[in-house]
Parts: sequence; C-alpha cells; structure tokens
Amino acid sequence: MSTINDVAKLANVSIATVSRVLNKSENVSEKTKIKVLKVIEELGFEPSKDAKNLATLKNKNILVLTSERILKITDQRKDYGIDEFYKAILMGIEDGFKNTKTKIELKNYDQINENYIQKFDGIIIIGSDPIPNYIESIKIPIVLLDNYIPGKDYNCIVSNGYDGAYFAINKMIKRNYKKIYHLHGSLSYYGFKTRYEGYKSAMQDNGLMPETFECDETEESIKNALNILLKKQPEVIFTSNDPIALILIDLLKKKKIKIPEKVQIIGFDDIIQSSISTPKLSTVKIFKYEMGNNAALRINELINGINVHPVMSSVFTKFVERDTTKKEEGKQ
Amino acid sequence: MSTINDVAKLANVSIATVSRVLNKSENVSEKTKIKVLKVIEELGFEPSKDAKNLATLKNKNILVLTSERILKITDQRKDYGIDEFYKAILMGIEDGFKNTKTKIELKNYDQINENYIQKFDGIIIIGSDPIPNYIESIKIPIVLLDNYIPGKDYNCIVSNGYDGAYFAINKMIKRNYKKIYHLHGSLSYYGFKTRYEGYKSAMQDNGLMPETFECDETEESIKNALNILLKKQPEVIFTSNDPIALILIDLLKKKKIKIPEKVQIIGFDDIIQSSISTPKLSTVKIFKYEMGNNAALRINELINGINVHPVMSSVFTKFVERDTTKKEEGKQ
DNA sequence: CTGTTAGCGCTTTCAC
DNA sequence: GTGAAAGCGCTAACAG
Repeated sequence: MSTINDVAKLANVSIATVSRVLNKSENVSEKTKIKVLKVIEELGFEPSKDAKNLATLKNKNILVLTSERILKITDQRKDYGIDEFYKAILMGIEDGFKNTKTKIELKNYDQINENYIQKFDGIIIIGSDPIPNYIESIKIPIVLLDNYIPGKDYNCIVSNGYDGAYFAINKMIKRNYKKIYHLHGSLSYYGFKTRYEGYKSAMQDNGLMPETFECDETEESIKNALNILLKKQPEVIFTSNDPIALILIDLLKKKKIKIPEKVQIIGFDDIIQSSISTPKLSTVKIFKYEMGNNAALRINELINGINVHPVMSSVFTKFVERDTTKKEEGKQ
Repeated sequence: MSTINDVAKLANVSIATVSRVLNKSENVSEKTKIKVLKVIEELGFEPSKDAKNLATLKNKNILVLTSERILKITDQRKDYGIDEFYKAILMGIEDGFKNTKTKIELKNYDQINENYIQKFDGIIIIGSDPIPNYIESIKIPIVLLDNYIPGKDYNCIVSNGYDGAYFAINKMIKRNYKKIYHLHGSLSYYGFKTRYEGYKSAMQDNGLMPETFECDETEESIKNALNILLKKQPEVIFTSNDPIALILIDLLKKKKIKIPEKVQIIGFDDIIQSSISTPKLSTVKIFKYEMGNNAALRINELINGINVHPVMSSVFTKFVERDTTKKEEGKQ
C-alpha cells in the first residue's frame, strides 16, 4: 500500500502537488505533472477513497424523486402497506446520508423539470412508475431504487426476489410439501418476475413441476384464481406480495378453509398488516431500510467518482415464518 | 450531520469514551454508557464509516479461494480464454485492497482445511465449482465472486447476464431481425441461466417467440445443435459464452456460410480470443476487473462491520460490437 | 474507568 | 506553480 506521501517523496514535490495532479487541477506545470504521474504509475498508487471522502465533506444536495402516486401515499400515511414500504426506504436513505452534510429534497415528477434538476449533485429515483424522458439524458449521478430497467445500465438497488422465493419454496419442499403453487401479479413488473423465477427454479431443482396462476391483484381476480387453484388441492400457495396473500386469507376464511392446516400461505414483503392479520402471515421480508441505505451510499460513491462502473445491488430477503405455514414436517 | 465530537460535548465526556461505547469496549461504567447512548439516540448520531476505515488501517489477511481447476488454469496461463478471465479478476481484487494493508493469499480447496482458514480476516471465493462443506459454518466474512448459490444469502458479486443479453438482443430486434436464436450451455449454471432469461425477456417484450437450443459446450454437441438451428434460417445466433461462439464461427466457416452476411453471431464474455478471431466476435463484455474490485471492497466493508446485510452485486456488461454482426438495419 | 493526543490519507486554504 | 499546515471523524496507545 502506497500513499500520497510516498508519491510526493519520490517525485520530490509536496503532497499538495500530488493531490493537484490527482484531481486534474490546472495549476501544475506540465513537467511536474508528468514526473508525478510517472511515480504514481511506478508505485501503482491508488488514492484512498476513505481519506478522500473524509477530506471532501461538502454540502451536497440530492433529489429523491418519485411518481405522484407514491408521494401521495407516503404523505397521507393512510394505507399502512405501501406507506410503510416507502417510509422505511426513506428512513434508510436519510440515515445513509447521515455523515455527509447533504440536504435531501423529496419531489414527484410533476413538481420538477429538466432545469430544476441541474441544481443537484445526485438523484435517487424510487419505484417503478414511468420515468420522465429527459431523465435519461442528464449527466448527474442517478440511482434507481426498487426499480430496474432491462437493457439500461442504471445503477440500481432492488430486493432479491429470486432468492427469497427460492429459499421459502425450497424450505417447504424439504418439509415434504409438493403441491406448491404460485399466484402472481403481472410479470411485467420486474419484482414479480424475479419472485416467479425463484419459485420456478426451486421447484425444478427439486424435480417438481411449477404451476403458476396470474391475477391482477384485485379481489375479484384473486377470487377467480383461487377457485381454480383450490381444485388442485394446494398444500402451499405462494403469492407475489403480501396484499395478495392477505386477500387470499380473507377469501379462504370465508370459505371456512383452515389456514395453515388445510392450505398454507406465503406472501412476499412483510408489510405491517402481515404481522397483525389473523392468522399472522408467513412471508418473505424485504429489507426496505437497507435498500434505502444502500441507495444513499451508492449515490455518494458515484458523486465522489468512486467505483463508478454501474452495478445492480440485490438486497437479500429473509423468510419470516409466522402462522400461515406449519413449522413441522408434512407427511411423508 | 453530527459527529463524535457533538456527542462527547453533550454527554460531558471525551470522544475516547464515546468511541468506547461505540465499539462495545468493556472499560466504560454503566452510568456513562447509558448517558452516552442517550445522547447518541437524541442526535441520531451515526459514526462515519470513512473515518473509521481511515483510523483502523490494520494489517489484514485475506484468503482468495478457488477450485484446483481454476488455480491451475491461472498458474499456467496457457489457455487465453479462462486464464484471462481469472487474471483480470485477480488484478481487480489486488487493486481493491490497495489502500488497506492487506496480504492476499491464493489457495485452492485442496491446500487448506477448516483450521487453516481461521487465520484470515476475510475470504473471497472465486468461481462456481463446488465449495467444501465446512465453509458454510465459519463465521469469517465471505464474498462469493462470479458465483451465486440460490437460497443462501452469501454476499456475492456476479456479472449481470440478464441485462447484457437483454440489451444485445433488443438491439438486434430494433434492427429488424426476428429470427434470433439462443444456443446455450447447461442452465444449471447460474450465469448461463440469467443470460438465457435475458434473451427470453427481450424476445417476449418485443412480441417475438424465443427459441433456444442446448449444447454441452463440446464441438460435437455444438455441431449437432448448429445443424438443427440452420434449418430455421437464423439471422442471429446468440450463445451462452464466447468459446461456444468461437466454435460456431469455425463450424460456419467450414460450411462456407458467410458471417455476418448470412448469419450473425453474438457471444458473451469478451475473452481475448474474441478480438482476434476471423471475423472478430461481437460479444457482451463482462467486466472482470471491476468484479474483482467490488469483491475486495465488499469484503472490506464486511470486515469493518459496515453495511453487513447481505447483498448480491450484479456488475453491468457492455455490448462490444465487432464483425460478426451487421451494424446497419436489416431489411424491413 | 476516563481523557489527551497523535495519527490514518487526503483536500484545501493561505502564503510565497 | 508550489508548499506548509490545518482539519475531515474516528481509533488507539498512553497516562493517569
């Protein structure tokens, strides 16, 4: 490990000068610049990101952007489910900036325009609602949060739906359940798609045939799907998210079908309602806070020119087992 | 943003004491600990990771583990393709540790045992060959590199095969090609699976029917697949990796089928050979160096207790277009 | 049990 | 065009 000091000594200049060539400052003669560059090359010197971060604590402004739909939800705090989702994410973001002197501004797409955006050092875009076109052409660092657009290499933070589904399903299979079906929403949502894939892989890896059913997340649609599903005598129904699972529970209760004795349910998300439903929902927890946190840290890296090659980060989930699954083994 | 100083002042103690409670040192009276904790809570104080990193530069040892197969390959440097893959990764790892005083030891599974491992502060495991069982039970930070095990939440760094495939295929479709087929290796490899999914999604999102063919990566098998494929008059063949694509090129040349005039080929990886083949291969580049680099940075975070919730990082790829694809539009 | 102080590697005034 | 030195937030001897 070599430091800026080593470089300075070998090049017979001060560390200030080295710092200048490192940061492409104008005030260095071509001669010394070349000299310093050569030593840097020789030493294989790489400036410390941590030191740089520490030394450059500046006031920064970052813009947190969402659709109007989402912002309205978080404002009102009416609907526990989605509200909580974004609240947790927002908290994670805030905390992620805690040691960086940055001001956060929360806006929705309607409240801003291309010009307004220029004031910011970085932008975090939450959710998978359509993004205004002009966003694509701006050169300010951007991080997508809870969204991913195939074919565009935006830095992004998502939840690892594939793995979460795989783990939960695999666990059920190990308990000797075989008739495990997946009730999912539109697969055009990347999140749902990955959970769907995780379910399928877990089944296939265990020599089981995946069987999936689509609904549009309305009670009506879920009801229809359930009726078809029920004919197949499901042991476990795994859903795209908690709201669907919660509706399913209601429906099943009306039909006097015992949960988890007769049918087990597994959701995805772990919204607050899932821990207070009757019975309490077994679900795959999404780490919303951590997702927000990661987004903040990532945008900071980007702003400071650290590790800039685009990366998608999938935050792992956790199977939170409550009362809609049986914890013991099924029959052999 | 509040600092350790703010906390110290408000709690009427020195920053050393604050640091002690932060790091769960024993040498603090219960009383002052509580007092400090309260102030921390009030202020919402979050210690700076950068400052901590800077202050704790210690000699660390990290173990880079691979299968014997891979280590042999990198040792010999004979086979350009795979050799280069791991060389680049290794360079990325080294550079990632450049400002951290850490010693790297490179071993294969046969050279170590459960005991030996204990000496290290962190472990990076490269490649998707089977991992010894005892690894699972050790409590040293681990990062999987170019590997992912569904259902186990190992921190890992992979290449974003889904996105890379999606982008390249989407681009071809936009050029009005429709008969785009995918020739893939075993889908039990996670890497191949994601590229396969990316191909499928791109086709489906454009209203096209995906058609895929499996081979086992031997010339024989590829030849068979090609013969079937050719009957479908492919405009584009997208392969799981460069070696398959390179063999395909040879086969096609023997058959006097013109590339890219008659058939276009797209590989995945961008190994050195792909830039010197005739014609030069259009392929999706994997950022090996960046992957290694990320692994190093991640293991460092883990060692320092930063951001410890497990995450999978998918490093984005880039479509490198050379001479096995036509750059202009196809016929309408 | 607690405080003082010297760094960690880098940036950034302020002089010259 | 260049250097000296203060300081970013934290840890870790060392003293007491």
